Amino acid sequence: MPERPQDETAEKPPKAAKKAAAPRRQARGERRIAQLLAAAASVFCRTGYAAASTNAIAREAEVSPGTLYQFFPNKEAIAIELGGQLLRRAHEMHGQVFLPENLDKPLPELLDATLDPVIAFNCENPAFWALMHGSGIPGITQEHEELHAGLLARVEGVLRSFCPDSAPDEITHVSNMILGIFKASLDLILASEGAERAAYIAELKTVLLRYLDPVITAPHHH
Amino acid sequence: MPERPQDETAEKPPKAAKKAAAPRRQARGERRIAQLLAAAASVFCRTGYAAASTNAIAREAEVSPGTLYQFFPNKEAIAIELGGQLLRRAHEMHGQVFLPENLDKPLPELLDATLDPVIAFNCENPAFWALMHGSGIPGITQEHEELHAGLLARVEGVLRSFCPDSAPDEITHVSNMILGIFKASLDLILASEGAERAAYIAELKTVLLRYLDPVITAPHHH
Amino acid sequence: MPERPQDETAEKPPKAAKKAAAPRRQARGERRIAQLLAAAASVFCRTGYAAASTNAIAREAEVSPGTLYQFFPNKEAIAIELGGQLLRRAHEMHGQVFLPENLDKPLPELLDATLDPVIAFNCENPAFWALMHGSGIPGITQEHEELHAGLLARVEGVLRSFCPDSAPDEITHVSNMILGIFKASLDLILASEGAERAAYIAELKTVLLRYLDPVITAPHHH
Amino acid sequence: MPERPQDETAEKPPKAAKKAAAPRRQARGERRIAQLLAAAASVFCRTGYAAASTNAIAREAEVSPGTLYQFFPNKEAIAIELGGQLLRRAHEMHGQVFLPENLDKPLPELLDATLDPVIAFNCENPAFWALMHGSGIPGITQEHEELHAGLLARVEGVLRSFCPDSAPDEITHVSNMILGIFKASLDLILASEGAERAAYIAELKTVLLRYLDPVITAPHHH
DNA sequence: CATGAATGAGGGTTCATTCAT
DNA sequence: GATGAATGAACCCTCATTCAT
Repeated sequence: MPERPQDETAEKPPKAAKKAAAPRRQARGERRIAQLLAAAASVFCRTGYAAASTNAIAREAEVSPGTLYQFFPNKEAIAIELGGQLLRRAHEMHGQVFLPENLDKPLPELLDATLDPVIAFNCENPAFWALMHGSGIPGITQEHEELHAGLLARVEGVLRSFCPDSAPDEITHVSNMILGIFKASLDLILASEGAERAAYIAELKTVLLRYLDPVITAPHHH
Repeated sequence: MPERPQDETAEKPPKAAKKAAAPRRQARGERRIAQLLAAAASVFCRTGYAAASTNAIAREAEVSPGTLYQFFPNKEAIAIELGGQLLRRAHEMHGQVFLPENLDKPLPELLDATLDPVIAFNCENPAFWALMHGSGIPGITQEHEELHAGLLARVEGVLRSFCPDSAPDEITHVSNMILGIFKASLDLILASEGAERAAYIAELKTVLLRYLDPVITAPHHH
Repeated sequence: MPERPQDETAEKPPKAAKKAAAPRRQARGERRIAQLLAAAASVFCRTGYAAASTNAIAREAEVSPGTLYQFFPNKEAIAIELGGQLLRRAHEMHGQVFLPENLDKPLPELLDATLDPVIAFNCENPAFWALMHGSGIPGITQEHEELHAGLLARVEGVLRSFCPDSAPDEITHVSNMILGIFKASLDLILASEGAERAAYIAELKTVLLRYLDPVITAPHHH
Repeated sequence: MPERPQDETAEKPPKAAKKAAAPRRQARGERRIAQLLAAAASVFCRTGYAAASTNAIAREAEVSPGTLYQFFPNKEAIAIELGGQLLRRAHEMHGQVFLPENLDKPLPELLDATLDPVIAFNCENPAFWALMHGSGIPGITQEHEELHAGLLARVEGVLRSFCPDSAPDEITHVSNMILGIFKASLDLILASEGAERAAYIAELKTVLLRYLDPVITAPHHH
C-alpha cells in the first residue's frame, strides 16, 4: 500500500478511521490508485522507469500531477508499489508452476508446463519486466535479485531431481544459463507479437530442449 | 527531436574522407573525435547511455561542451559512432571473426573461432556492452537499433551460408536467439572470473552447439 | 490575491453575531474555529507563519482541508483572526492592562502593571510572538500589519494621554520604539530563564523607564 | 567564491587554467556573478529568503534560470555567498568603528561614532539584515550567531572599560540589551526613509543615551 | 457542514543544445 | 576551431484552494 505523503513529520494520524465509514470515498481512492498504477505500468513499458515522467503518468491516468502525489509520495514509490504487486502475483504464479507432478513428465511437457504460464504472465504484465530490468531503484533491484534467487533455487531443485549425480556447481551454472536464456528470449517475445511471438516461444523451447536433453538421459524420478 | 545543425550534404562530421588535403587540420579533428569517443565510452560504462550527460562526456574529454557539438550533432550521434567503431574494431582486431575461412570449419571450431575473440573483446571494451543494453524495452533509441542491426546482419550472414535453404524469417529468428543467448551468457561471464568464467564460456558454447547442430546438417559451403 | 468566496456582506465568518438564533449550529462552528485557531497557533509556533501549510493546520486540528476553508477564506485570514483574538485576550485576561486606572500611576508602577502581564502572556502564548515576526522585512503580509497596528494604537493611546501636547508623528515614533524595544527584550526574556530572565525583565523596565521619564514630566491625566 | 555545479562527482578539474589566459571570459563570469548576487540581494530584501524564488532572482538579473545555476549550485549557495561577502565587509567596517580613540569621547560622541557607520552600512546593504535575520540556512544562521557573538564581545569590551566595577553578568545583560535595542531600531530605520528615518536614528541614540548615561557616571578611561 | 480527492500554477533544478567571443 | 556562458523546455514535487459526494 502506498503511503500518503504528508507535510511534515506525521504528527497526527488522520483520524484512525473509526469504523468502516465512508466506503464511497475510499473506493474512489482505491480506484485512483489502480488507475495510476495502470498508467504507470503503461508508461514504464513504453519508456522505461528512468525516462518516465510523473506528468506523463498523470496524463495517462487523466488526472493532474497533484493528484498523483496525493497517493504516492514520489516517483519511486509508484514503481515500488507496482513492482511489489506484480512480484506478489508472480510468486503466486510460480507456486503453481513448479509442482511435483510436473517432474514426472518428459522434458517437452515439462517445458510447456513451466514456461507457458510464466511467459503468459510476462506478456500480460510487460511492466513487470521493464521494472525488474532497469529501474535502478535499490528497493526494486533488491526485490529483483530476490526474485532471481528464488527462481534460481527452484530451477536448481528441478535440475537436481533430474540429475542427482551432478556437482552442485554444475547445477548452478546450468540453472543460471537456463534463466539467462529465458530472459533473453523474453525480450524477443515481448518485442514481437502474433506469429512471430509464437515463433520465438517455440525457439526458446527448442533451445532449452536441445540444451537439456543430453543432461537428462537416465530415467528420472523425485 | 533535435535538429541537425550543419550542412545537409554531410550528415556525419569529418569521419569520412580518409585522406585528402589539409592533413594537419584533419589530424587534429580525428584526435578530438577519438578523445571524445573514449570519454563517451568511459561515461557510458559508468552510467549507461541514458544517464550520461553530454557535459559529463565533454568534461571527461577535457574539452568544452561547445567543442563536442562541433563534431557530433547530438548525443545520439556519439553513441552511434562509438558503437560503429567498436563494431568495426571487433571485426578488424580479432582475426576477422566473421571471415570466410571460418565458415569451412566444423561447428565446434567455428564457435571457438567466433566466440573467443568476441568475448575477449567485450571483456576489454565494456562500453560495447553498455551500448547494447536497453533492448527488449520498446523505448529503444536509434543507436541501439543500428548497433543491433549491424551485429544481427553478420550473424544472419553466417547462418545463411550454413543453411541456404532456410526461410529468411527463420534465419532472423535463430540469429536473434543466438544474439540473445550470447548477451545473456556475457552477463554471466562478465560477472564471474577464473574457473567460473571459463565454465560459463564452455556452457555458452555447449548451448549454441546443441542448438545449432541439428540446424547445420548438410555439408555446407559459402 | 485569493478571492473571498462567501457572500459579500459578511466578510468574516460566524465570529460576530454573539447570540442569535440557532445556537446549536453556532456552538459547533465556534468550537471548530477554536479548534482550528489552536491548531494554527501550534503550527505557527513550530514553523513560523510562512512555512505553515494549511494542510498541516487542518491535520493538526484533525479536520479536513475543506473544513478549514469553510471557516476561513484563506491562510492569511487564519493568522489575522488568531492575532486579533490573542490581542483581545491579552487585553481581557490580564487585569485590563491598558485601562484608565493604570494611567494615573507613576511611571514605574505603570510599567510594572503593563509589562508584567504582557510578558507573562507572551510566555504562555508563544504563537503571539511567532505572528509578530517578519517585521522589518518589507515583504510583510497583511496579518502582520493588522496585528502590529492594533498594538501600536494602544501604546499610542497611552502615550497620548501622558503627553497630550506632543506631535502625532513623535507619538508614533516613540511608540514604535517602545514596541521595538519590547520585542527585542522579549527575545532575550524568552531565551533565558530563572534569575537571568528576571534580570532581563528588570533591564527592560530600566530601559523604558529611563527612555520615557523625560518624556512624561508634566503631571498627567487622561 | 561560489562553486560550479557539476554533473557527477568532479572527476576532472576543468583544465587547471594554465595561465592567466582568457581574461575576457572570466571577466564576463565575474560580472554575471556580481549581477546575480545584486539581484539576489534585491529579491531577498523584498521578499525574504524563503519566499525568494530562483526564477525571480534570474529575472531580476535578466538572465535565464539555467544561467543562475551555472554559477551557483542551488538557492542556498547564493544566500551563503552573499551573506559571506556582506559579512566580510561588515567585519572590516566594525574594525574601523570600535577604536580605542573613541573610548575617550563622551557618550554622545561615542554613540555617534559607533552607530552612524553601522547604520549606514545596513542602509546601503539591506540584504545583510534580511539574510542574517530570517534565512533559516544553518550556515548563515551560524554566521549570524558568530557575528552576534563578535559584536557582543566588542560591546562588552567597551562597557567594561566604562564601568570596570560591574559584575560580568551585568555587563553581558546590558550589552545584550544594547544590541537588541539596536536591532529593533534598525528594523524601523530600514523600513522608513528621509526625515522619518532620521527621526528613528535620533530616537535610537536617545534611548541608548538615557539608558547608558546613569551607568557611566565616573570619569572613565581605559 | 464534513470529507478528502482534485486541481494547477509555481518552485527548485537539470541538461541538451546554441551563441558570442 | 575552441571556449564557456546562455538558453529554455522539462522534470519532480508542493500547496493554497476548490469541488463532488
